[in-house]
Amino acid sequence: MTSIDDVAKSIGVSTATVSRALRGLSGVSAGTRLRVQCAAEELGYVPSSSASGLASGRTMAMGVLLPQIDRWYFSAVLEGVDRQLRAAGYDLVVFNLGGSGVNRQRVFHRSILRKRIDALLVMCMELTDDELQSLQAVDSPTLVVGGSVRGVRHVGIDDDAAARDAVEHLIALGHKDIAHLRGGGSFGIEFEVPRIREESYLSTMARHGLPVRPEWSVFGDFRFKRGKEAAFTLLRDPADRPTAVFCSSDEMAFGVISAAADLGISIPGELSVVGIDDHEFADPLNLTTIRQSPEEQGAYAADLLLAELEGGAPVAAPGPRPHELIIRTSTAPPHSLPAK
Amino acid sequence: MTSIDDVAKSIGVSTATVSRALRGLSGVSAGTRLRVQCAAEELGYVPSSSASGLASGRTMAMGVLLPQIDRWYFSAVLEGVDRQLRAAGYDLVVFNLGGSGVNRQRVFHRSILRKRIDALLVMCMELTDDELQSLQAVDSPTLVVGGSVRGVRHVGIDDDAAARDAVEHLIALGHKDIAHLRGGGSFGIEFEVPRIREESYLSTMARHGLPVRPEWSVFGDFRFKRGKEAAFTLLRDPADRPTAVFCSSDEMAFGVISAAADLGISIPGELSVVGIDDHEFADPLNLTTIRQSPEEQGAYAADLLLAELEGGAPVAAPGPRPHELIIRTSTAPPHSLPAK
DNA sequence: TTGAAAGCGCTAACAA
DNA sequence: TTGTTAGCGCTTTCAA
Repeated sequence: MTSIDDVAKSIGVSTATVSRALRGLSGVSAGTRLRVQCAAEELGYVPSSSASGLASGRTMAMGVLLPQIDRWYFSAVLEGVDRQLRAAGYDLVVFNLGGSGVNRQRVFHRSILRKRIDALLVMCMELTDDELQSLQAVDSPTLVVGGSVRGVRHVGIDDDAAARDAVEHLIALGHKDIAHLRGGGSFGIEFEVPRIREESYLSTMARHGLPVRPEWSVFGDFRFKRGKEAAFTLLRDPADRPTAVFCSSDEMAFGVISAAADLGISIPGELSVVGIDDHEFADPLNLTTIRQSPEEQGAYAADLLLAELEGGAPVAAPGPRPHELIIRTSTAPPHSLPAK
Repeated sequence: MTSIDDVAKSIGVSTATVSRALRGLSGVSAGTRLRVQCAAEELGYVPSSSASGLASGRTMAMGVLLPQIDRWYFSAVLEGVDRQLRAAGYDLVVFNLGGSGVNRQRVFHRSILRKRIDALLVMCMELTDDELQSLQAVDSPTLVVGGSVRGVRHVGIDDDAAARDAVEHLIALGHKDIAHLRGGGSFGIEFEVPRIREESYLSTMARHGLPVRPEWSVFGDFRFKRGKEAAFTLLRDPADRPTAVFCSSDEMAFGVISAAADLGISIPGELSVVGIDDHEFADPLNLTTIRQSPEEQGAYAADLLLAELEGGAPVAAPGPRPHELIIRTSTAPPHSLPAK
């Protein structure tokens, strides 16, 4: 592996000059810089991140801590984070807690604090007190994405408003019998978010004087399969079922749509469905939903962190990221005629 | 930040001893090791990865190069890779090419070769000759996951056999009019895979003496939306449409199912659908499919690389990973009565 | 079983 | 504008 010395010697300058030239620092003559760049290119020189990390104290990498990678929200946030990191010349290190267990400990104690990264982004999830303390102890800038975690600033949508907008859309259409398919924590993911959305559903219903039946507030886990199962329960009695379902995630809404299809219930004629997310499948499935952009949230959070690394002042309380009601054809006034 | 020196001084041993004790090397007395471990714990010492990386030449990190993070296959592979890395004490660095453009170059030249990682896993995708050369130039162990890339060994299923199994399942049921919804390269993802599956479809049909109509071999991009659009075209004429569709991905198969629902075509009564993947949604949607496990593939590939890093001999040509026909209720003999 | 000491390849003062 | 020279915090011979 060619080192900075090789480059320096090959054109008879010092390693300091090579370093300066290659990093674009001022104080290097144009001519020298060019010669250095050519020599580096020629020799195939690439700086060692370990060496520069050790010497400068900056690794040029950002970490993302998450409970799982292959879920719509998390992987989309990663995409947004990564886009900004790439543009800023940073690398992305992913710390996946992957459920619970011993490894979870190890990740915290071995990986995160190991000076492999300059800043850390934490995906919204349930954390133990120990873990929270470890996070606070990290001296690098830290930020939570996607929902609040006790005492740490976070970037995300206003979940209360988002749920309210969804429910009020149904109410405005004339629905009164509105069920809620709520999210919930399989192994502790996003424990705050489902709660906030549930409360928002309840208070919005109350504000409009609409009754809420306990059996119409159903647990799901944000995902398709459980959403579909829950929908079967919710919709099984033709004589006594809601005219609309508010789902705390699009994936669960897809489950409702699929269950309705199996049961021969027409949407939106006999049932309106609204979700939250604007998942990739929402458009082709004509799902009315509250759009949020995890990518944008990730990008925004990464920018915040990046700015701090460049010496900017930390933003103590980032404002909520935008959400938007996207009306498609899965919602209509109750008992409306089939679209055909 | 407490350093190894602090630990060493605190109990009056040398830094070498601390290093040895903490890494579990032999040649340290049990008593000393215990004292070191306690002292380290006490002081909250965590080794710096930059420093140990520089000194030892090993970063204890593995890189994954991919064209996109938030796609079913890629994020699932990441999950599998990460699981093994976690167990082995390695960190995961994600290099996302994110489409094309200048950044793509930068990722290759700045990040990958930068000694940030000990080994590299490349997700199956289209690469330029330059990029391929850069890869070959990396002296760390490298492996492709998911489909062959010119001249680099890879881990993945036998795509030819997988497609054949799917088509023969339909043929065994008595179908003769079988369409193929093929994948294809939006920005060059998996360029070999869709081709192999298409060829397998064609040759299997030919082997059974079944005709293939050009208009029944339709392009998709592996995804739901395009799959649904393509299905509308394929199925629009009730008098002249296939009795079965083989889809090169489950997501496209979901599109077919959704299109069929919109068109009032019953599955499997009037149309059989088979996919490839066994996506999370396949079970609740009752999709017959060829199961593959990207997680397992990722884990297997990571293990291979890890073994090489431990000094094992490189496996020149890993065998194909398993796939399996999962029969659900989206396939049945042609013109069978509705399941009800 | 332990310690001393020489780097690993780079950055950043400080000098020139 | 450029060079000299200490380190950064570890690992790893080599000696004891």
